[in-house]
Amino acid sequence: MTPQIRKRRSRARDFIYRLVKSGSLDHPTAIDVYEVVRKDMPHISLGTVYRNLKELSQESELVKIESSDGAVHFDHNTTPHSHFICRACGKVFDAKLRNDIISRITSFKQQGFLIESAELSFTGVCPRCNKG
Amino acid sequence: MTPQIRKRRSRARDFIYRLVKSGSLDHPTAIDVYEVVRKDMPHISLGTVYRNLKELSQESELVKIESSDGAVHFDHNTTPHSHFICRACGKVFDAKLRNDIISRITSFKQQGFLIESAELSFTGVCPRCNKG
DNA sequence: AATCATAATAATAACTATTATCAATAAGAA
DNA sequence: TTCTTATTGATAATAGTTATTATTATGATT
Repeated sequence: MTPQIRKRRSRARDFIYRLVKSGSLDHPTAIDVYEVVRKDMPHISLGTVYRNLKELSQESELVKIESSDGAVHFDHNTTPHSHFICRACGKVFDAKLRNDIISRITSFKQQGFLIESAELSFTGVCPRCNKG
Repeated sequence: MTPQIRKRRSRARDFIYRLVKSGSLDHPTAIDVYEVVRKDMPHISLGTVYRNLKELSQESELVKIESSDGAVHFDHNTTPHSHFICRACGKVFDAKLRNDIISRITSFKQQGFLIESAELSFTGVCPRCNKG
């Protein structure tokens, strides 16, 4: 018979998935997720959070955001969009991705590049931090 | 009298600056730079390389590239352009930045965001790796 | 040229984010 | 319920980077 290849849905994995997918955490890092998850699952290991976030982004359920603050952030929104990262408060803002970027991607493809992800990030100071 | 605020140009700093600015290293990491510099300055410390690369990018002499391979890369080309990062070989490719992106930046500015840098990166597999 | 103040360095420790290890646990098929 | 093995918790290890500090060297001043 066919071997079992389906991924098991463990309690921890399910919790992490639903938590991040809910969008309540606003571009969280692994630590951010860990801090929230452990309120309901005090026994959970940080490694488990890292592993599941990694796997979920590899399965395209989440998007990895490389920010310049040294930590990886995750985005529940997997539709194409860009980010603005404030270097003062570290907050990640969303911005819509317009069609002109899509045409750029087409150009890359024609040159033989296999594009798997695209990330457009702006860094600077957000309006709130710019006031203070 | 006025205190001395001018940055001293040390031998190491000068060497690192000129090496990276020459463009011969193709988006090097701190380790890449270290390996080359130590051929001429065997006594140089890795920390010195990190510190100078960091300072040079803070002074906008170099551009920091956050790649998904875990290491920070540096670009001697400070003019606006985007990158394609191969997840198979890690190589960073350059691509021109077109005017449509510039208009996006203008839009951000009108909302009160102070943009200091922009990074557009594509990740996937480059033509050479895609063949093998 | 000698002196001086201090920026920059070398060597290394410390730190942070992340991944690997592995025995124990638990998901879910049989 | 039993069984197989994916997943976990706990922890060690790793990688990249930053901090520490005594020492060195830059370059201004004498």
